[in-house]
Amino acid sequence: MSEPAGNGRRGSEDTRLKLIRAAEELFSEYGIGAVSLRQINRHAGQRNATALQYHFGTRGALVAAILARHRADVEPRRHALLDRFEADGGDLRALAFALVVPEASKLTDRDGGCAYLRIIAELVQRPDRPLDPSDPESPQESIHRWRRLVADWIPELAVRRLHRRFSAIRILFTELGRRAQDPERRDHELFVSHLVDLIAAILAAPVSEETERLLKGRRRGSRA
Amino acid sequence: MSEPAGNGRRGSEDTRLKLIRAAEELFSEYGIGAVSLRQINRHAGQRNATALQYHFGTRGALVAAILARHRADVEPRRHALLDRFEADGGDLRALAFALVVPEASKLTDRDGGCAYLRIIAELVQRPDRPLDPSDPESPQESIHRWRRLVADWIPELAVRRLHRRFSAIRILFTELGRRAQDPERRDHELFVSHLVDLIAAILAAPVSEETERLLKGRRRGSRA
DNA sequence: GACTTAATAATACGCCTGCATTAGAGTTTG
DNA sequence: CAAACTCTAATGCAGGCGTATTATTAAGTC
Repeated sequence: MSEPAGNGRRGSEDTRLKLIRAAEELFSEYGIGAVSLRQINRHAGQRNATALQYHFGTRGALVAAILARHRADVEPRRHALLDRFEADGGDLRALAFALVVPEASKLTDRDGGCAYLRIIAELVQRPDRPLDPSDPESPQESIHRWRRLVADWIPELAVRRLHRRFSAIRILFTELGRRAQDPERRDHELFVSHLVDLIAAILAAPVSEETERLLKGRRRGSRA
Repeated sequence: MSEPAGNGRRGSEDTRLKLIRAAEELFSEYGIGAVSLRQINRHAGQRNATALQYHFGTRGALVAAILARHRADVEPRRHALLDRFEADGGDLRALAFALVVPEASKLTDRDGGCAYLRIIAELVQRPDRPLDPSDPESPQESIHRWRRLVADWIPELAVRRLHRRFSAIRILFTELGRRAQDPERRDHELFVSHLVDLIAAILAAPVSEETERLLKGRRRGSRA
């Protein structure tokens, strides 16, 4: 955390981190596509205009670096919670807890945690265009493990036809992104606990008669 | 819908609409802040670079025009559903229905409906920066009427302390924005019906013991 | 038909953009 | 020491940006 940060070259890691932090701030505030690379350089205190290009190359790689940095915190936490779940047994709320809490802890992370959450919230809704950050979710990540585990706790049709787990994940990041946007976040524990309640309620949402009818009878398809 | 579109001056309304449609497409695809005004002009077939400025002035005003255009469709539908709800009586699902269906009908609207939904989804999460579209929600809109009505159907604490109605609205637009992004949208009725189920489940989500404890006892606030 | 106004077009300004190229500090390694 | 390497810096380029200014065209009004 002091000056040369260790690895040998002058301030390489240091500069890299400055760039990442600058990008976090600007991306989260203005949107990923609405910030120029030069802006990021400037905001990082880099007098040079090429530093970003040198260290990351493209905007997409920079986004990927931001995500990787924070996921290094989130992943082990979720894996630990899922380990505990598998060992001790638990209910649906315990699973919702394992989904929510590791990401929600980023709300209290002073080092770009909220920026990360807002960036993720944008990516959840726009995973397509100028990014291809190689992928927002690669295999063997904890969230896939969570998806597999939760499949046993909700109706098969809700998994296969209604994609409810994906809704839960999207909603999680949307709500966290919104919360991260709020400058004053009082009642943190209450917020998190309630978010767990919401996610659990979504996963366990009863299928209404009308939905069930539509699921079964494929014949009718008149209008909206 | 033919050429001069009515009002007198040459092709004013016509050009205005072309610009709006072009902006809808580009905003929804790349993000509101990531599209230049010149791009929009070009995409609208305007050889001139000033048309947009002439008709709208700022980017924010353009966004507001897009929203206004589509809300003209949505608002009466929701008001009608709420009228029916108040006249006939109804349950929580009927209220969720009134929230969801008018917006969801934009999914089948060929004239920019999906673009509108994706733009709204962005605004829901980034109502701040370069926009100030005078406001995403002004009084006496149907969504406020909905908020007032639904307050009687969910626990008072869920309204006052947990802001659950706002979560429901955010989640609605997030899920619709995601759906609007999908080029092939099969099972439209099923999707909408399930979304109504989800929103109803969110509104009716039980408050867990832990959340209740946090709601009551304010004394404890150790850590996340 | 002259006058006013609405709408489109054309062009020019200065600034910023991404990107390529080159040079120059400072370390590491042989 | 000197060569190799890593990183930062500086500058230039062609193009895009938002915006201001002005001209042109067409319709409405008296």
